[in-house]
Amino acid sequence: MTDSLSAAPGASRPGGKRERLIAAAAETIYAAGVEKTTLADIAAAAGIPLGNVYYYFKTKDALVQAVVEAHLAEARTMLAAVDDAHEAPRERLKALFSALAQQSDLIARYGCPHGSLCQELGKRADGTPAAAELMREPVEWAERQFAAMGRPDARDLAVQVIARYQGTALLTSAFRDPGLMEAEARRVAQWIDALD
Amino acid sequence: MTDSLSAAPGASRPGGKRERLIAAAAETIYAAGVEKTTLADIAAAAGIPLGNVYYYFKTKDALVQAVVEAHLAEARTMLAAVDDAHEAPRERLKALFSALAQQSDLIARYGCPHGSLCQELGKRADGTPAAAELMREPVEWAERQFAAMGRPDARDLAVQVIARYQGTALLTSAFRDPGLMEAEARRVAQWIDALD
DNA sequence: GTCTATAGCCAGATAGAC
DNA sequence: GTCTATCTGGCTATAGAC
Repeated sequence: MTDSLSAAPGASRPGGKRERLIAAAAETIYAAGVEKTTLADIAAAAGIPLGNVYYYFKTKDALVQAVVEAHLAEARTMLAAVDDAHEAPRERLKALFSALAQQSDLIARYGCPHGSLCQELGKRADGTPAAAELMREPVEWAERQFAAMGRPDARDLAVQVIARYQGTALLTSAFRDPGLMEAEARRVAQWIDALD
Repeated sequence: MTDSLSAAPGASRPGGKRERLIAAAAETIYAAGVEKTTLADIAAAAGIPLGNVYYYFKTKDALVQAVVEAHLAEARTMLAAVDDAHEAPRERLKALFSALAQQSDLIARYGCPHGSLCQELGKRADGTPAAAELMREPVEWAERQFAAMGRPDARDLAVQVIARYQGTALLTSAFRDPGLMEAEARRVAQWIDALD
């Protein structure tokens, strides 16, 4: 039995072992991919014995799911921060791309973490709907910005801008060249300013 | 010993077992990913006993490498066919995108096979240089077309056009919506016509 | 809640008969 | 060249002491 201050396995206290496991899993999976990452790798990165992982997650898939949800939560936080920092949708869109481009060195090594997860989990038979959310939510956020700019084709523009980022991330990673992402961020900023 | 008409393991005769293995591996890996695909899966898909695979490929990695090279060879054939079919670089670029968009249903299910391979193999420590070629060669081909159009920024435009395709392929797959790729092909055609 | 030990399975790879 | 049988190691997952 656990007292009322202890976290149940499903709960998430910052700094708790569950949180540490998810963070270690996110990093390891980002660097090596879902299938190549073993629970032993994750446990070692988190400084937790292998057997203890199963107290927090019944299966590897459950941990992967938690990683996807952690990425989603982080993405929402970032989009909300951009919303708070800027009023004008144009500035918001540029701020998002600027923030993403600041990760260009990491992207050059491992690609976009959300794109990697979508690619790998998208091949599963079940579809793993949570991974698709990693794309859907940014697209819908961008759609709201373009709509606020009065664009009737807001949805198409939103898909285009996220696709540009994802495609550039893939080439940035394939060529190990962070400059590609930085150049694209500048072009997207110009493109957004030129709209209308 | 083998007589002079039999293929050595390294050679590639169309319809030979080595070719069948590579084709089966390419399909299975496209659908399930490199790490999740087992040699038993590939052998079964090719109708070849598992143990016999090792006569043609010393390791799984060697077979994966052969799959990447088969994709590269196919890509070169396709680009050469586009070169033959059209003289004008503008028409060539549109023809390439049109051909890619015709795969939209497959892409909606499994993404772009080249993009998938780059993403997965790009995480390896060695870099797996052959996978990056799957991006480099189309970019260089597109660069030649833009240069032939007299564009001084041919390289940037080439990176952009391939990135647009790859990013759209990712979203097409995440949303399981072939329409995204078809819409993008139309936009790229307009964009190319509007250049200069 | 935590950790050690290990079960059970399945993958890549090999041996060797044919 | 082909194929069956099998080795070996590593992975997910569990059992059970503490």
